[in-house]
Amino acid sequence: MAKKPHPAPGQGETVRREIVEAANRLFYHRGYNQTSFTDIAEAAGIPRGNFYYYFRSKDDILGAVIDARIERIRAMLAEWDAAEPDPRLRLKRFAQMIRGSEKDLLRYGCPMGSLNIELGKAQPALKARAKKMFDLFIDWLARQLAALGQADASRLALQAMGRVQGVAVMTQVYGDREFMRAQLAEFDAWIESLPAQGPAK
Amino acid sequence: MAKKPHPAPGQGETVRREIVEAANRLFYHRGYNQTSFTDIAEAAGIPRGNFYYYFRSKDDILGAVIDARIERIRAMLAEWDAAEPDPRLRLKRFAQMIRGSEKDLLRYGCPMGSLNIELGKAQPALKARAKKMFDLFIDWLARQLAALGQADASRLALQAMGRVQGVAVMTQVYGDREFMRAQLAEFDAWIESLPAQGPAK
DNA sequence: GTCTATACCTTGATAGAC
DNA sequence: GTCTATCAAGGTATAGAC
Repeated sequence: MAKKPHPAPGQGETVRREIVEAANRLFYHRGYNQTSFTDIAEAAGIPRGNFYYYFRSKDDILGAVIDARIERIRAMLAEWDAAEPDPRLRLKRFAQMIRGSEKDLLRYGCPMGSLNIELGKAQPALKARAKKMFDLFIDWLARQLAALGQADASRLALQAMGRVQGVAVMTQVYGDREFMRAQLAEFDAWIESLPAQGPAK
Repeated sequence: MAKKPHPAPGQGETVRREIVEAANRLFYHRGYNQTSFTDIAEAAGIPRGNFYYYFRSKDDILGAVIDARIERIRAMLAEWDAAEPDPRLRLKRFAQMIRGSEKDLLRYGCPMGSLNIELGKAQPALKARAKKMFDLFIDWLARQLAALGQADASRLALQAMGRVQGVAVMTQVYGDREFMRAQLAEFDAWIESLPAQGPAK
């Protein structure tokens, strides 16, 4: 349920959400440090000074944005888990989700990767919060790989995420959608190549 | 030899180089947009206003930084080519160079990747210049792979660079040097796995 | 050629009227 | 609860004294 914001939940709750939503988009499209309060205010349709009723600082907004992203990721992973019992097919959904973001990836890169890279350079406190988005995926990937009987599932999960991140970087740098598609096809092939031997069951 | 700066080459040339060197470090360590003129002036040991004698704008400094990096990359690749005729061993030097940057990669990520990602979001003109650093490596990688008889050398070069970029991202996000070393070992293994069949010779 | 002083704008943040 | 007016600080860039 996340930490409670200082405005009492009730009236301003929808305004707060709109601010977070606008900030979320802008942080992704321009980067955190390159997004100003003015930008967010315009996008959210509220006056500039009105911010500090909902958030006490810019970092605070980023925190809310990260929390919102985390909630969304959590919900998505839970949905995959609920809808699909086969870990291999779950992994394929992961690849499919990336395909669905093709357009954004070409323009803005990976929202998790680019944010972590930006914050990792000189804002370690914020970067630590942003890392949690990765943790969710890594843990989930490791669970699926473990369910497929992979021994070093955690390391393999890191490796798989690294592969995806590499594709995201090259995709943004070269704007090459064909490359991206080919790489994701190889990723699918890798998933299929994993031996099917669940441990318990 | 790059474009001539407006100060006549001669006296201020070493000052100019010092500015570029300081900016180069700072752009890498903090990011381009997060680096101010004040930062650069302090690092270079010159007064703030003195900049505009050497550069007409901040973008102009970035241009000079990119040019300097390109020159350095070019020299490095030429050195590898001169010192080592075997394309396979050249590729190993590439991997070795990355190992040598371990400490910086953990803290700041890849200097080319992070800069391209930052500029790619909303500064397309600058990003286009930064991309040229990648072009050098991609072309060089493609040449080595072609020399090894690889059919789709260009695509394979992109893939190899993507792999490295993915490792760089995950390395910075998780600060895991063991992961990085293991991934580079796999990269070495991949190089060795390439069949040895030069076309001409 | 080198440096000081400063203009002008935008930033994140606050105070207080409504 | 909502918004206007404004702040101090820091940003890039310029003018002009030495």
